[in-house]
Amino acid sequence: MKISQLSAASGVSQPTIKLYLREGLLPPGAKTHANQATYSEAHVRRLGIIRTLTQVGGLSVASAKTVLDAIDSELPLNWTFGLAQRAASPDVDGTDLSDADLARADDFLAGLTYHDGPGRFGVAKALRAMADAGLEADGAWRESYRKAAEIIGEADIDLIDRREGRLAKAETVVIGTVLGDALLAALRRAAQEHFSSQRYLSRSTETAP
Amino acid sequence: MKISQLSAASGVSQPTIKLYLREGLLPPGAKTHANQATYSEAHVRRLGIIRTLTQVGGLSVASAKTVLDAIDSELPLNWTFGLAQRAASPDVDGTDLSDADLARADDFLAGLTYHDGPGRFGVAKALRAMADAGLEADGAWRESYRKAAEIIGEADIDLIDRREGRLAKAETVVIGTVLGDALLAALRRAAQEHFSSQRYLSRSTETAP
DNA sequence: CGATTATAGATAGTTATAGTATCCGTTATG
DNA sequence: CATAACGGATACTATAACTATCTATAATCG
Repeated sequence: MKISQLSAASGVSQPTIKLYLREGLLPPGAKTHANQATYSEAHVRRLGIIRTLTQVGGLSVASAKTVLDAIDSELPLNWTFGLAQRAASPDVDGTDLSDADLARADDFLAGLTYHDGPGRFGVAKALRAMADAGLEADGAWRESYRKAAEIIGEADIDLIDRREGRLAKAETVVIGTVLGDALLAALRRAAQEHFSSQRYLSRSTETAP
Repeated sequence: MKISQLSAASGVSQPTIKLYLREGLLPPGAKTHANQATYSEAHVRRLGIIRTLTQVGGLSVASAKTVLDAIDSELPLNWTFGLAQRAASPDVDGTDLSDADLARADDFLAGLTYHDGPGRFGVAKALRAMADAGLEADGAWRESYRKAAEIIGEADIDLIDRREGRLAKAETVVIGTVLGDALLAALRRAAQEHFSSQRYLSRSTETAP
């Protein structure tokens, strides 16, 4: 398969494929001459994953490279998990978080074990932003969110558990982390629409201007 | 309050404030002369919301303007809801979705009422991306996700219900939509970490390279 | 066989976004 | 009254993700 066929098969433009080759997201084709190479089905599949991560998951090309490298590597699964979480999260450092911010997050997370990382810091940042915006969420709302997160987190781990082999598990971790966020956000919108229309007896998302 | 004080009070640089004024995200100050104006606490608060939407919610300046306009307008609440959902979601059009894609989403959403929009289309896109990536999620996982989404969606509507007045409700819709996504993603990470470490008896997010 | 087309790889250009810097004439302030 | 700050316009910078062009070589087809 030459690059033109790879482009046709994947739906990714030729210059963009060259970009991914340059950046190391896509492994080079098998060289047949100094300036000829052939690509395989694996390249088509890889391009699909790259597009999924960047288009659906919203990852930057650099972030996508990080998690793809993690899949390919022989890193332990928990490292892959951490890398995927970090790549799929915005700035993850906790340097601008006060003790009060962290305490609020830890209170929310009570009952869960956690460590420093995207989870704890992300919760702290989101809660601080809510407080700053004057949206003090009440206990019932918080309890619902924590309950939902527990259901999902356990389901995610179960799904990974059921995969056979490190590569399949690693791919599930990466794809699941990135796409799970997108799916969850979309499901949330649908559920909001459902309960909103159920309660107000009017369509919640009429065509907006 | 002059612009220098507004900058100090909000932590947003003076040129950036001018940018937001130019783009119409921030209303102009009260003019005292042709080239003098004073700003109020409302401007500080507004800047906080702008930064929340752009920094935490990842919205573009243009998208942030859209939802801020929706808060200010007298649009019905369900329109505001739709606008916030659209602004916080990537491309929401369903033009590239096949009937099979939509059928898969509708199957997932069984039991919920929904319409065309970010929810249905987003679910369809995420599920298609998962299928493309070879991640076929089993029924247990799907059931968990739907259950979690129902819990959250209902909690969101409850929270909005408890607010008094259209403005407060509208602000809750917008902030809640944008920050809820971020909070939920972070909670998911924390929960994954919890169940992962519980199950494997090892830390799930050791410091990654 | 030879003309045309395609290829790999390098380099340069494009577009969009978000923010920054510099002017300007005017106004506040010490 | 002198200096600093102001509002507003314009121009600049940085980054990211592509896209286009170029060159020499290789494949392809009549």
